[in-house]
Amino acid sequence: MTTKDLILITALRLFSERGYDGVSMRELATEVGIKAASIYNHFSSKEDIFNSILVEMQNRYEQIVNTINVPAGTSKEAAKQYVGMPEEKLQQIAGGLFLYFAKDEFAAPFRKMITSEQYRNTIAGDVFMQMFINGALEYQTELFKNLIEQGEFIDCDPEIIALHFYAPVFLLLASYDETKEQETMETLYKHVNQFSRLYVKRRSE
Amino acid sequence: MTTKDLILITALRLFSERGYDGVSMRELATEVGIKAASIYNHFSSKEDIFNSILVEMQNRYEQIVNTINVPAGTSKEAAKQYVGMPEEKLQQIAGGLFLYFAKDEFAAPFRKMITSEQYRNTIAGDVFMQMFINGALEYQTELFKNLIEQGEFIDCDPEIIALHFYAPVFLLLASYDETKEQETMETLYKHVNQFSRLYVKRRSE
DNA sequence: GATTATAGCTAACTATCGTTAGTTAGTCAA
DNA sequence: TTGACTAACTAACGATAGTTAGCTATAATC
Repeated sequence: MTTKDLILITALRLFSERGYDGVSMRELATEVGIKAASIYNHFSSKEDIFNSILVEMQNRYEQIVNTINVPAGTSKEAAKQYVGMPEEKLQQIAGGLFLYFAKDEFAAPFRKMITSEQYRNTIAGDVFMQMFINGALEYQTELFKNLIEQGEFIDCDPEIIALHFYAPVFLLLASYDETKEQETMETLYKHVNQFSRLYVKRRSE
Repeated sequence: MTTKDLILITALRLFSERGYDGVSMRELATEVGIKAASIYNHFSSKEDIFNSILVEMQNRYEQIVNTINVPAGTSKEAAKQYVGMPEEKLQQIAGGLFLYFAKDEFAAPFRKMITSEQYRNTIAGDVFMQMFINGALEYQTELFKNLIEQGEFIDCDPEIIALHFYAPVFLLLASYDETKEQETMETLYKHVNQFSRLYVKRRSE
């Protein structure tokens, strides 16, 4: 790993633990194993480090979204692939998204950092909203809309369905603690199970 | 309002906007209309201000919980009072809780501040969890448990019901923006409406 | 009227902040 | 071998942090 990458990921970890203002260039440098002034060989300023973290996360996020929601093509075509197996697929979406933001070495501290900085920094606020609220809700609204049209889901406001599916994931993420991983995952799966029992049309058997 | 109270509420507002570390005693003093050194006539340190905010919120929170969830007595007795009018009452709980933490002059900035500081400050983290996650979930779990026993709600895991009821409120709070109040309130009520459609047993009419 | 307490002030302390200048050792290409 | 580049370093800059000491004016108390 290059020194630049090491600075970036160390800064992310420290920012997530103590906040942007709570981490000095000297602390960061010490943690990396160099002197504060040397950081400026890699980044032009402290803010530059922060912005680079944002850019790095944006790139990784695009990758993971494509990885988790494998079904390619338009959302209509994507929805077809869920027909007949909504619960497993929903489990996969919820679990994948959750584990990524709860445990990934980059995404987990990023979520904490951006949560902490959302009110202090306009860009952080926008990223928080887009990544953890609107982005997730919009995608899932579209998904459920198609599942309703295809008769897989009972007919009601897809925005509310998306809210009912995603909000518990969001809350469990916000309250996630490594020491209670198993318990949290069980709750998550119970939620998805209950969710599909409520919203997925019973199959004629 | 005494100077001490003014310092407290001004500090809360500034902390919620720029974070604890992002607000200097001089800025706070200027905003209050005095000099930084004068603050020490009222508080022993910056941290003392922070802790005083926590104590003040704890007091106000107890009051509001009692105000919103009016039914007194044990939770079993409380649940009886919901019989036959679950949707209106749920609407009241969700709406009351939501509006309080979204718009109250103390609770709204407090929620932002504590959200920002939760990972940096152990006490703030505990307060966040207790006030916005566990406290709400535990109370509602108990409530729904009783509503199930009394045959008002369909029979399933009360913890999951509580999660399904509260998580959307939590998410809407986290994404609350004054400029979209009406839209958010509509979504909130749609959620409650849909929630009771799914969980409240149909009354024989 | 004298005394005490309250609550503001100025000035200054030490510590630390982000950042810059200038230096040095190592690497690699011409 | 030289020269350019990289990435570390030491030292220091001005600004600002939280806080303290000591002063003053007003209000309350004896």
